[in-house]
Amino acid sequence: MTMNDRYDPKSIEPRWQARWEEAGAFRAGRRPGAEKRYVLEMFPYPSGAMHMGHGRVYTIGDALARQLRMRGYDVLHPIGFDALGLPAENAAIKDGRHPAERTRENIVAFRAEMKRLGYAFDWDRELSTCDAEYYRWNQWFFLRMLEQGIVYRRQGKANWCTGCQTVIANEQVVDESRCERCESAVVEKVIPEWAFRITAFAQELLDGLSGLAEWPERITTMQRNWIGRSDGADVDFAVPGGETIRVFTTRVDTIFGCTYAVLAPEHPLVEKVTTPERRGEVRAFVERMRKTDVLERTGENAPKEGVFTGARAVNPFTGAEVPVWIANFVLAEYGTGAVMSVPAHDQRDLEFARKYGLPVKVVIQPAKGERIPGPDALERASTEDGVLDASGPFTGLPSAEARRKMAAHAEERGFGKAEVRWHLRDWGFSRQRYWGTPIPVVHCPKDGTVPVRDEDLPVVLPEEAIITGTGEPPLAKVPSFVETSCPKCGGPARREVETMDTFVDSSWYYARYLSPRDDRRPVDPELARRWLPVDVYVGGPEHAVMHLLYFRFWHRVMRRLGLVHEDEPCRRLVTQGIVNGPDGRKMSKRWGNVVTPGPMVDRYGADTLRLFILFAAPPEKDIDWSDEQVDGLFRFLSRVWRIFHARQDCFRVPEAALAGAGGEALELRRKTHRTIKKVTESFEGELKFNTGIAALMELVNALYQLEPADDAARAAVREALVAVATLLAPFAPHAAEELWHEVIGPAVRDRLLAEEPWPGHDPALVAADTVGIAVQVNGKLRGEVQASVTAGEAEVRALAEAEERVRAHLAGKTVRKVVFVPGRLINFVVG
RNA sequence: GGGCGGGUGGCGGAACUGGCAGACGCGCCGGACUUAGGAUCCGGUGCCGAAAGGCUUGAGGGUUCGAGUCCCUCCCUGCCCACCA
Repeated sequence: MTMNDRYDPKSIEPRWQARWEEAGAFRAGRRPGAEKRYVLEMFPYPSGAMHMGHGRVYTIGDALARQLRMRGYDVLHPIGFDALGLPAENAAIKDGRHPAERTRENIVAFRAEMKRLGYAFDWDRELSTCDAEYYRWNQWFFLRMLEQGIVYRRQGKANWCTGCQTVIANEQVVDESRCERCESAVVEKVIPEWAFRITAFAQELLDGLSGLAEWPERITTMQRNWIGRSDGADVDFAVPGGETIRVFTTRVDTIFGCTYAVLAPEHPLVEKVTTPERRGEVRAFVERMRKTDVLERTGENAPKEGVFTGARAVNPFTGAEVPVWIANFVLAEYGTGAVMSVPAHDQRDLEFARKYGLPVKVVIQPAKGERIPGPDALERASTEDGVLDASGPFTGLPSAEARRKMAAHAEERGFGKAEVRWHLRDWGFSRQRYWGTPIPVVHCPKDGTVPVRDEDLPVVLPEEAIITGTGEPPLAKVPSFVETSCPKCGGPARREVETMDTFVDSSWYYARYLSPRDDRRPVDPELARRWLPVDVYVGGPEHAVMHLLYFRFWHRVMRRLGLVHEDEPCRRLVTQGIVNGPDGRKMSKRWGNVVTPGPMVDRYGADTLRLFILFAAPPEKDIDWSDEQVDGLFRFLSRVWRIFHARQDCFRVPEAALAGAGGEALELRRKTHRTIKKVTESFEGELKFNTGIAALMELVNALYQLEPADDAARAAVREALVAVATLLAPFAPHAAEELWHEVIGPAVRDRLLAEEPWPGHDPALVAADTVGIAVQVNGKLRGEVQASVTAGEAEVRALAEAEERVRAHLAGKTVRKVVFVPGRLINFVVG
């Protein structure tokens, strides 16, 4: 027996962790008749030790998973490791150790930490993406997607990270052309690469967002913007020499106001249209643009500049000739790389026109109100929709209608049509690095690029690779890997030496957890039917447009392959805030404000740490680490501990005694049932574990205020204590389990609190019969009266008027009006 | 520039569809118990004021019997996107 009255987490936590494991308490699939719930946290990248951010994600997810299990669901709550990727390889280059070795060590450390924190994971399903039994299925997917045309090889302008010495995805380029991972400069480089045709799914991915009602709106908005559908029209402007400049515009309704056209400096027609006398200047400009950093050149703060090509293009709507310029602000990659400029109705065009003295022509007037001033008086472009003016046959039409009619007109005449453009680009996933999934193709001198046969998977990463971080890809330097035979002709061939982007690994791991050891297929459709989609997915909002878009894409691919059935991989997304240092700044070695879970568990125990994380703020908010607050949570658990032991005798009174509870004992019962309701609600809707825990604290405070004098009171105390232990179980599972068994007694000794049913509240006890009703005079609080919840206005008014303080404020005044809100307040309006 | 959040005591944060602002915790003050307390228990704690009372949710206006909550104007701040035609 551990009946000492000091709360000592060190002695109890490992014991319960062992008990849960022995019992297999958190294995999914043990309640086949029950409804399922799949709770998933983003798996960690085991690059170093576990940090507080990990502690937060898994604590939030764990509370959810544990509570759902207690509510009777068959819960799947798996964990694994996102183990392949550049950081591990970079670290390996630095200290000369093999990434596999290093990663394995980190995984061991991570696993130990997670177990010490008592997370209710189904460890039987643990997976690591660096195992060939996992990444072989990346290769399998690659082959299927190649067959379907979703994977293709392209000669592309790629983002080349000068630090990682590899191509990275668009999404991995962050501010000022920096690599999202290593923060080195990113430059453009033209190389052949493999890409996923994610753009073919753009519409589906966009449409799917509207069904994601339980995702934070800001995440769906970010995805919507990233996918970036824009509806417009392509229009061909003829230039001398039989060429046409095709422009893309979302405002074809303004085309009668087009006074010039602009090409991107890289546009293929630049050389052709430039007149001989302008050639020198144009070439110099193009050359200068090429040398300027992309972001520097196209950033919004960059001043607009350009040069005239000497050419004139014909606006097919008006037949008028407009000058053709090239300018830094037109992007070659977007639309057609050429724009028509309407300075009166586009701010950029206006700025450019003013700078170079180009004409401005107003062609849209507001549907109502004042007309737009003449072109010379225009200070800002008028970008609103309106009614067309000076637009030939389209004059008088509202913008929206004009756009439709004008696009149709263009199509009829064969010089354009309605068109949709996307911001989303295909996902280039080739990486010239070692620590990733080998791309399963061989290059045969005779047959070209040939896919590896399914039965030859996996193409295993060779252990003996030499990783230097420079020169050609590491795999190219391993002859035993490179030299192979062609699956088609049998002749000598070379293996592809590129590996896949790590985001491939994390795009479908949630489905692999269903059958992590299945060696016949990546995902079992039967199990997918049972367990998918993920019900709650917890992770950081920084994945809004990378992982969270990729995995939606991959899910759709898997559905095409018949592996899964639902449209979307996950129903509900919870994005958690950052854990900052005690000084409110982001935890960083630089500030010396890093706090890691390990030492905190040593000092306070896992339960205190978990409670702190959940109590500090709602999950989505950032929190600051606070040693004092942590002390407070430890103190709370100690108080719980002491009151359980101080009230042990309450566990011996007969159950029936509860019925006799009155007075203080009845008040306690009410409090208990209200607490059950409140804590239960903290798991629903917006997660508000902080207020749930606050409610538990209130109940514990109430227990300290009551010295039970009879069996009825003791029974009420017991009821409250049982509730405290049960409600605490998702948050502080070890302490809860210990109190449940050791104090509550032998009746429950061979059961686990983790598997007990979640308590329900008695509505009759939750509803109060008398309440305090606020009394206001002219909206100011002047007193409070006790009355039955059902008391009517007359009764409450009489009580209120009897209050001295209220009387003082009513004295000598006429009551003009009385506002009565039953059960809440009464307000005398006097004058 | 655009989108989405935020601004509430000394601090973290509560407050359902407009209805007693400041739950709970931290910190602080006091008391009890103690050889001792940085343990524990009890009490207090938005601000001004001796009190009565007044004031108070970033600033200013409005609607309302009543506004942290709704409307308008503005300020500050976090995140994301950013010359996307």
